[in-house]
Amino acid sequence: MNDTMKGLKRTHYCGEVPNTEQEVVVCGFTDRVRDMGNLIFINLRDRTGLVQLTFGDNTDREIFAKAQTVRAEDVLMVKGDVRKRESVNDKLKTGQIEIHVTDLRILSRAETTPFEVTNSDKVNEELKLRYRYLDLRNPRLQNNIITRHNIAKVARDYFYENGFIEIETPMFMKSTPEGARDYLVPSRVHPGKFYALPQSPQIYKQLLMISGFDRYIQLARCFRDEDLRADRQPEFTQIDLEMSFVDQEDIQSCVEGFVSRLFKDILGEEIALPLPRLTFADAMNRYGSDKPDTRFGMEIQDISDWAGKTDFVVFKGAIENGGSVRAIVAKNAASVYTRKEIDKLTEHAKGIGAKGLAYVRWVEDAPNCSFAKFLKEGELDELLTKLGAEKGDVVIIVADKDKVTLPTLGALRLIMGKRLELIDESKHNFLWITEMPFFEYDEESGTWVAMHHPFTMPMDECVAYLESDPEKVRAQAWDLVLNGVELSSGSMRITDCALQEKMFELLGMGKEEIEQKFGFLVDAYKYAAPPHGGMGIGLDRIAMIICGAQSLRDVTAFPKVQNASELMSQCPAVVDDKQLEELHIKTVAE
RNA sequence: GGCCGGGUAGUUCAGUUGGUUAGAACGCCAGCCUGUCACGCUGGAGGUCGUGGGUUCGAGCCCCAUUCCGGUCGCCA
Repeated sequence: MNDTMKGLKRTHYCGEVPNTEQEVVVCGFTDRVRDMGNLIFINLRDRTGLVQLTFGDNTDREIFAKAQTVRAEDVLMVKGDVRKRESVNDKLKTGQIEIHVTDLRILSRAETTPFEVTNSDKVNEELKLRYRYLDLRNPRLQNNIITRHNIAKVARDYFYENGFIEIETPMFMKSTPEGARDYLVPSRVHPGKFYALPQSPQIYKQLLMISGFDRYIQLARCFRDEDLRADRQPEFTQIDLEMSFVDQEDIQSCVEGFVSRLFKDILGEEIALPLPRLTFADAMNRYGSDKPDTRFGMEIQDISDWAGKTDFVVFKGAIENGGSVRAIVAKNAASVYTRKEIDKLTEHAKGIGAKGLAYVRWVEDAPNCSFAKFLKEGELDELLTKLGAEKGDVVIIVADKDKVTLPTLGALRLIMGKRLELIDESKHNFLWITEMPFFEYDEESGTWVAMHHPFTMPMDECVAYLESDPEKVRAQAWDLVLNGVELSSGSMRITDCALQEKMFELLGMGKEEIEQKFGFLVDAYKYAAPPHGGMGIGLDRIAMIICGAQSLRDVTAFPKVQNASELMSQCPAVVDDKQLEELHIKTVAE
C-alpha cells in the first residue's frame, strides 16, 4: 500500500528550499539514491530542481528502513529539518543544504523505467517517444516546455499591451484545397460532407478586420497534412496577428518590437532594431535561399562573364541556355574537402537537381582543377583572382539554369558551413526577406500559382504588368528569418474587389469556382474593408531556437514522428466499423 | 513517393574472414559500506541478434523481401 499525504502540506519546491534552518515539507520524484550503509542520500526532484534528503544516525529506525526501499522515480513526500551540509555541492542550487528527514511518505512506487530518466541523452528517440511522459521528467525537456510557456506569455503580454484583442477562430472550417493538404473531419449529421481543420486562421482573421476589430491576435493551432521535418510538425502553433490601417512597415516594426522584447525577457539579449532587410532576389543571388543563414559568409558569386569566355562546353552551354555559372569559395577547406569529400558533395548536389559540380582544390602550389584541360593559358588564374581564392581554399562551381545553380550552391553552402564550423551557434541573426515573387510557375500543371495566398496584395508598381509579365510581379509579402529558419510570414491583403477578381482570374479560377470556394469572403469585401495585413509567427520554431534545440520535438510536449503518428498513444488508429457507418464513410453488411 | 543512415541484454554499444557457450559499460537484483552527490566494493540475473525467407556443414555477420525509426528531396498557397 502507498502512503498518503495526510497531515502534510508542501511548504517549498525542491529547487527553492532556502538556506535557513527550519522545518520544511517537500515532494517530488526520486532522482537518485546513494545508500552508504548506515547513511542514505536521496536526491529529490521536481520542476524547479533538486534537493538532497539525508537519513543517518538521528533518523528514526523505521523511517531509515523505509528509505532503504526507495528506488529511482518513486514519488515521495517528506518532512524534515533544513541543515547546512558537511560537504557542499557547487553544482546544485540547493547545494549548501540538505534535509534531515523526520517523516517519509512513499506516495507511489515506480517500476524500473525503460531508460534512465535523467541520463537519457543517448537513448534512442523512438523509445523515449513511446514513454514520452517519462522523457518529459527530464529537466532539459521540462525547461524547454517551461520556456515555451514563457514565450507564449511574453507574446500575450506584448500584443495585449499594444491594443491587440485575442479572438478564437473555428477549428472546424471549410476546406480550401489550394496549398497544403487539409485534415478532414466527417460528421454524423452531414453525409458526404467534411469540415477541414485550419491550416491557418487566414480567412477568419481577414474577416475580423472587415468587422472592425482593428487588431487581432491568437495563439492559433494550425494543421497541415504534409510530410514532417525536424522543423515541421503536422500540428503547430502560430502567433497569428492582423492589423488594420497599417502598411508593411507598421506591421514589421510591431513584430520587431515583439522579438526584441522576447529576446530581452527570455534570454537577456539585446536585438538591434530595425532588423536587416534583404529582397527575395538578393537573398537568392547571394545565398541561394529564401531563408538565408547569415551567421557566416561564403556568399555565392556569379562568374558567368568569365565562364562565357572559356571553351568549356558545360559552362558555355549553361549560359547559352539562359542559365548562369556560379561559385562559392570555402576558405582554408582544402584539408577537409578531399577529392572523396567533394565526391560526396557532388552526390548531394545531384540529389537536388544539379547535373554535377566543377571544383578547384588549391592544396599544393598548383591548384587542382577538375576542368583545367578545357581552359586556356591564364584563365584559371583569372578566375581565382576574381573569386578572391587563395592557397588552401576550395572553389565549388555549378553551371545550369538559375533555378538549379542557386538552390544547389545554397544547399552546399549550408552543408559546408556546418562541416567547417563557420557557424557561431551563440548568434541570433534576424533577417526580413521582402519583395517576394507573387506567382510561381507550376511545372506540373503548366499554370501560374500564388506563392503566398491569393489574397496577397501585389506591389503597387507591379500592378501594371500583372497580365503581361506575371513572373516579374512582386508581392507585398515578406518573411522573417532567424538563423536560416523561416519564423514568420506576412503580407498586405487585397481590399479592392476588382483587383481581387483579376488575381483570381490570373490564377485560372473561373467565376463559379471562386463563388464556391471563397464566395463569402469576396462578398464580405463588397461592404468595405480597412487596409489590412498581418503575420503568422511560428511559436514552436521560436521556442526551438531560443532553447537551442535541433528539432521541434524538443519543444513540443507530445510530438508526432515522421509519418505523423504518435508513438505513445499509437494514433492515428483504426476505429470500429460502427463508427465509420455512423459517419457515412463505410456501409457495414448485415 | 525517391534517396541515404540505423535496428544485437532494460539502455548505450562492441562483435575479427561466416566457426565452441554472443561480450562490455550503465541500469536492475542481492550482500557489504557513516558524508555521498555519475558514491565505492563483491556477487548475480538478464538475449527470438527488428521480422520472414534464402545461400551454407554452419549466419549476429552474406543475399532477397518486409517492417519500424531518423535525416533529406518531392511536398509544405
